Amino acid sequence: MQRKSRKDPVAKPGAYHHGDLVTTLLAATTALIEERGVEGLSLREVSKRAGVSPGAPFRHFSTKKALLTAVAEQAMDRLSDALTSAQTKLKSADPAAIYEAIGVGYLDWALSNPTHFQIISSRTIIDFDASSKLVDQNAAIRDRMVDLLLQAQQLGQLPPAVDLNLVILSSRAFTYGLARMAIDGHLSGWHPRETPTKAMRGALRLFMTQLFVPHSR
Amino acid sequence: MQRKSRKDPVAKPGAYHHGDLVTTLLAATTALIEERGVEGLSLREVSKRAGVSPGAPFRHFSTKKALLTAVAEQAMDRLSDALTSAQTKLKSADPAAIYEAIGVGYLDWALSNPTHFQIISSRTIIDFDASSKLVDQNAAIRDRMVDLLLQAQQLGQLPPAVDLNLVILSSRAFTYGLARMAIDGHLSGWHPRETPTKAMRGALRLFMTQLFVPHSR
DNA sequence: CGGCATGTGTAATCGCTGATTACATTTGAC
DNA sequence: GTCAAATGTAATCAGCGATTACACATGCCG
Repeated sequence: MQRKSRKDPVAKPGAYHHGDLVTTLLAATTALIEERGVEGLSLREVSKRAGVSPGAPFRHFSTKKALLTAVAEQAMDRLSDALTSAQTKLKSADPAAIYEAIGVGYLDWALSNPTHFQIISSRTIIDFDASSKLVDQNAAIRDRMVDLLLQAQQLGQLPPAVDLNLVILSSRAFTYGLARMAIDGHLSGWHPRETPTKAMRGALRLFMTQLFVPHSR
Repeated sequence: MQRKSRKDPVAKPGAYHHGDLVTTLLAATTALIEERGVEGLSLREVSKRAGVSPGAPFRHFSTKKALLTAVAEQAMDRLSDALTSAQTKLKSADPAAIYEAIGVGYLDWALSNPTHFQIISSRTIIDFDASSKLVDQNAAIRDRMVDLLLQAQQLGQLPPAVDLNLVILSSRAFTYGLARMAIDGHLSGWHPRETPTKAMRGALRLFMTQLFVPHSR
């Protein structure tokens, strides 16, 4: 019965009951999964941290998966920003260089935001296909990569006979694999005595030099 | 109270109470995760399928994670077998060819046994480091790859200045990335109109030709 | 100003889960 | 044949996601 004091609203004054529960919930969720991982996340803990009852989140997210999908959308935004930032920070119009810079940016972001990376990559803990934002933004990233490859091809930076679809898939598999290895904890076993970032950048560099015009011819 | 008929033991006769609960549990677990995925697996369902009470599994596996780790050990055995089989089936002593064959075998196995692959790759749903079998067998696979690369290097099949540790890491990241993309459902988005197996083999082939001696020099 | 539909949070509850405990039964070694 | 150890059962616990009925605040209508 007994409700908590109505006289001093804890959160933003002059707002709804709570203030802005949606924002608070997303923040609380992000914080909790960064503390204890996605597996151990419970809606009740999120509610407690947000200072509301366990049933409150369901007013805004019909299911736990929906909440996590919303978090994934935020994460995808940040990833997109990180990639464009990596591209613009590199002041160059060389497609191959940009291609690599984006790869490095992708890996850096994944390592800096492991749980977010894990969430947007998963198709079981979120409802990826139900979010047009996630789908579209993912496709947009791919389109950017294809565009860069086309430019590189026109500049003769790629072997002429190469299948662009295979190159795209290879690049994606490579970066995705590196990121997942790091996040899944496989890296130390497969590249001893080297910091993850250095190992990953080295591998990426090797991949790029192998992929793009082999010195001459 | 009332127990089930003792007069006709369902399982193997002339054995313990149940027969061999451990084996039965492992089989039931494998079957259930193949039907409904790892996320939705519950010990109670496993128990029900095995025909025992919900508490019974805890006599043999102190925790759910322990049970799944045991399943992972079985899976790792099968993966190792698949890799050696892929190697022996290819009647060739060419290190580069063997290297690729193992890669193909790895991808084939992952696609044929997605949930098993998922389990042995995870460090959250199983206790990988607690199982010396998993750790050792994983290291053994890596050692085999290193050995092949050393042979290839001696035969001049690799660029002489290349860092072998980076090559190993790259190869692993590449195959792991491909397998995970397929299993995580990313493949269709990154290589439209192509069956997963064909796309993955094509990408792997591209990777190998780029990695090993570029035609000449 | 007063009433009231709507939006928002609470409380209680459901069925399920992993895990623990006390107890019953079977087994095999002595 | 006896008995400690091994194995399975039953009952129970706390915690989970989700649903429902209810309490309250808000802002719009007149």
